[in-house]
Amino acid sequence: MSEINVKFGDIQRSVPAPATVIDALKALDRDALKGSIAAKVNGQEVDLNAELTATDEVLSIEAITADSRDGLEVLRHSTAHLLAAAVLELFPGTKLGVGPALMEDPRYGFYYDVIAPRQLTEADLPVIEKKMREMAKRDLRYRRDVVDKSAILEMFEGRDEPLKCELIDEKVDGTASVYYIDGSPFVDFCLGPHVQHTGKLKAFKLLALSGAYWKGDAERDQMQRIYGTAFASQEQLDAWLKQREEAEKRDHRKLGRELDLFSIQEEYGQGLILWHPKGGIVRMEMERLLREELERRGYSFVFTPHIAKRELWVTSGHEGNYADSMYAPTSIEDEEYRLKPMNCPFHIGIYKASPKSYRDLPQRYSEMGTVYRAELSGTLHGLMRVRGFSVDDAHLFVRPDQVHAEVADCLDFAIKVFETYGFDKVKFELSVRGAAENKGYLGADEDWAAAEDQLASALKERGISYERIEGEAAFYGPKIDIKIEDAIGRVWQLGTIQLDFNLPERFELEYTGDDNLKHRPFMIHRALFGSIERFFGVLIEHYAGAFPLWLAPVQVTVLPITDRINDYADQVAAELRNAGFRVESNTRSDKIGAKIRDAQMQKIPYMLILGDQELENGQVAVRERKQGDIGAMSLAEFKEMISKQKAERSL
RNA sequence: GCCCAAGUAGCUCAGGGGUAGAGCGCAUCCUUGGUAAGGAUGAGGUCGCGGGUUCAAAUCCCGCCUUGGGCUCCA
Repeated sequence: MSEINVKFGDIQRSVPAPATVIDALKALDRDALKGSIAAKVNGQEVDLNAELTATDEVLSIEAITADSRDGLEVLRHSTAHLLAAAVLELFPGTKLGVGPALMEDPRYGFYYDVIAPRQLTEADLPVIEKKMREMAKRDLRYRRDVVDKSAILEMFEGRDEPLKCELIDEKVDGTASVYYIDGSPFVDFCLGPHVQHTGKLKAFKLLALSGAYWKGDAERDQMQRIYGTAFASQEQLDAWLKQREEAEKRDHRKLGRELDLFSIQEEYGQGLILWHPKGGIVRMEMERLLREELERRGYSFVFTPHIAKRELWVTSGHEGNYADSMYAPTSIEDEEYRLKPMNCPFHIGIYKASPKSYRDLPQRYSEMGTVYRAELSGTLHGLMRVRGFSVDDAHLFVRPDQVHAEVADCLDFAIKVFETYGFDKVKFELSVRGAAENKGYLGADEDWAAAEDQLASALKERGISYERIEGEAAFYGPKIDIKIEDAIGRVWQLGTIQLDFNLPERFELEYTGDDNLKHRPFMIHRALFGSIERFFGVLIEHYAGAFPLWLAPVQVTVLPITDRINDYADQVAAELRNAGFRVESNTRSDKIGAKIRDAQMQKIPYMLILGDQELENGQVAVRERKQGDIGAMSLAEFKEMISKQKAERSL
């Protein structure tokens, strides 16, 4: 066949064989090549210089442009290869792992895992980046080849790349696609596509160096991971860097110090939070909101100790499955005790304290339960990952026919709370048992199926979009997880709603049914904030420290212009305090500009500026932290305005 | 826990083999000024901890601790 039929949108042409994608695109549309870095042929991504194979059918060709998502992925993936090539040039003998583009992670655009002949340090990054730029300028070609499995294995064995060989052995069946960057020592086992040559890569930057385990397995070799990002243009890269800088200003650790909310001090221990008075106020308000909802929804309040006998943790299974995360036992009069990592066994104790009838269910026990977990030091992170924290925990003991309604109410509860805080990017995940391996999962298949069904239908009824995740369920039952992003896009788990078939079994929980027989209740573990520390961290970043009035540690600050006004200022402050507001008055001998600046930096919602005029008219001049001066009004009017905001918890 | 980096005043940071610096904050005094920084003076530091090298270490070397970015793990 000497002709190949191709189409591009509505246009259809024939090009003489042999032809590459470029030839076809040129023939089809003179502009199509502009901005393209790769293409799709019948939906399959290929390089621009890929040969077209002539068939009877018409090949549908689409251009992948640098500014599309697919294009960006090609760009980033190609840049990862350029990175590896530069490392190989600078450090001959470097072994390569994998180097994908990252499209979902807002922090980075790509990485490459390497084992260099010596440990790389951050000081090497600028050197490697410089080499990449040099190589980019030389327009080195990305060249694809297809070879037999034996040939590719031989090639990588020859290069002494055992990890690559392992990967190839697992993934290749028959033939494999390899990529070269001509004029560099780089070869990789890769499907592509890539840009035509390194000159297409213009806007990239290396960002970080870290350790990473081969295949994510802590037992395997530790490699060094070099992170970077790439964009279609320098402007986009600059904008991204600027935005990242802005996001870093919202870091809860930085704001926590500046706003005097909390601290973590070396002398007290890693991952242990000291809540300062201003953080304490926010926490009280968070708990107040919760308590109101808990009461409304028929929960009861319980309180339980921080330690329990070791045998209890054997019964609960924590000694078997969770001991690594628990603090070591401590002995009292020959009896061993352990600090609690979870609250569940205690709530079970309360349930078991007296026999239950089906009429008593559901029982809903809630508690701000403080737990301690011996997390690895490298995982600790401000308020987000700590070793001692309080969970807004609740355990619901329910009959099988009540599961659905209770889960639904938990979801409503969660939605209500998240709406109040103004979170819009909440993610729900339904974690279910993996289809493939049944290992470790407790309970009968029909229980799992029914439970998943209950969770899924509750989500659907609420119109909540969620992601179903296989194999992420707890070993004792499926769950719904609630997740949210921090300022720089890291995702943190907050709430969780989990069904549990296991603990009721282990603790032999029962209730008497209407048939006068013993039945086993289901247990629902649920937390909405997850950890109040983590939730606080997320809140700080969400508001960038500017808490809405109802949460703000200081709601109003009174700023007299001269010392003459100090008495009036104290009087105004006292009146607001009596009305239940958190007020400060700044009677220092600073100029009004300095007092305002201070208040702005403390992100106090309202400033009352008082001078001779206000004293004379019995008014207050109101400045709102975002709008600025909103004019003078009577104190009564101001009080009414903020009372309304407080009552409505407005944002 | 593992890889890389960093720890100097309350905070942000400069300096660097020969007895410690700035700005902000804090204290006192002067100033009483209408919507994001008025002025002066002063108090604050075993330069993370321990060891080594050296006549001399905050500075160089080693170990540890803590923090930061990741990996694994997880609320």
